[in-house]
Amino acid sequence: MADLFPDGQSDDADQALAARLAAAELEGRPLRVKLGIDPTGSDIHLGHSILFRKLRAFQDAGHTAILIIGDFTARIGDPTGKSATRVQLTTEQVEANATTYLRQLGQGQPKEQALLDFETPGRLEVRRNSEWLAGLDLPQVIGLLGTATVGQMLAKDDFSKRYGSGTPIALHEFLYPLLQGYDSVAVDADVELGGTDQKFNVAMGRDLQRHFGQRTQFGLLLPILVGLDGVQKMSKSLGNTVGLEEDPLSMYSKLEKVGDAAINDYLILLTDLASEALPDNPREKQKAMALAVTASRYGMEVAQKAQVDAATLVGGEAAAAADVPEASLSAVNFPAKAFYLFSAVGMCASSSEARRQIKGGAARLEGEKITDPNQEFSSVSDLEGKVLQLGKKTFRRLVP
RNA sequence: GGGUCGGUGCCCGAGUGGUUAAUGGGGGUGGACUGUAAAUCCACUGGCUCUGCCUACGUUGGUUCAAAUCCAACCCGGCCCA
Repeated sequence: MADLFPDGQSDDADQALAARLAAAELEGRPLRVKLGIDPTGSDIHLGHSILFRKLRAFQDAGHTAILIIGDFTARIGDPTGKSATRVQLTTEQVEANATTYLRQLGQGQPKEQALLDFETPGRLEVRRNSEWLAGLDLPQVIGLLGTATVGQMLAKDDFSKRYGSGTPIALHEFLYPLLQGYDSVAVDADVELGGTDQKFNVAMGRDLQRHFGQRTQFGLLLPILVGLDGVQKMSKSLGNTVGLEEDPLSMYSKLEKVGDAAINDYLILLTDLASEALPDNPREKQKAMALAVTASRYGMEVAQKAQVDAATLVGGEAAAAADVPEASLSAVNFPAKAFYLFSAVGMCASSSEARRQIKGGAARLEGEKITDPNQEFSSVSDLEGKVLQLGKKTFRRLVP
């Protein structure tokens, strides 16, 4: 049971859950563990995976995971942590995102490889909350709204900040916590998993369950993973994520440079390694962490290869070592000046940017620095098969 | 609906008639350096096959030799009042 908890959970939380487990055992049934995800993006990243790892632990302990696809609530958007009203998504976008999520969670894969156990009967229910939310009529909605006050809503940090700073809050956003809470009623949840930032919403679930005469769920709040910047929460919109679907090399290289201060969090939240077992040298520790996390997704063998590749890449031998992506010259009109070439081949966003890069000394052809943006190439045969380089990381082999 | 303040480049945010894509910060990219694609320092950061030419300060018109800056209408938002 202890393994259901990350470090840092207090004892009484432990006991409350223990009591819940005992009660369920007495009734001879598994716990219903709710985890809601809003299919608002298309990629699951490591920050999410903490929750899924925990949910999986419950599954493996014999309980039932209730994965709620917030197909209805996604159309409102969770105001949590948002400084602005979220754009509402269409049904089609939401459905497409949901499909991608399920695939990334391992639908259709054997449970040994998947993040969640989709195989064992009784261990997983996938529900869409439109199932019960889309059918609510106005009297029911008014009933829900009646269970909370404006004061309570404004006490929520995100709302109060926005209100205080004069950022608009649309009325329907107040509905979000209520609807998410109602999900708990609809699926009769014993436990709800969420990040610590979900405290308000999870608590709302408890209030509503009480309102509807159910026993209240236990909220298991897990720490939020800091992003690659080591400061803010890992979140797609901040661009500090590591995606679950990223290739091993990119995953490893990103993790390898996580700030020293965040390494222990990553180890505790994403791996089963004990931090004492690791080298003291921070650089070595980073590498060990990156290796372990990559391995937990792709297996040790692949992770080790990524580690080696990453080292080679940084060594600057990329052009020779790894496979250089190709770039077609078909869109280039000859004669072509150097700056135009970089933009036409797609290595620079614009020809003006290409000029700047060349002036900044970033451009090379076959390892030789290009200094004049106006240097001219008269035909395809001048460039065919050669490697064009921008900075240390971007290489393209030119093909006709 | 009334009053009032505001809408500036990827983001935040200066600028309130007159060189110049428009101060500063963040982010991003590049360079140097290094235990790392870290930290630090430096440079660049609208577009265009570019010694010049275009397009930009909510939208559309107007005043002016000249507007992000003045005027009008409209759209969007904050606050106060109803």
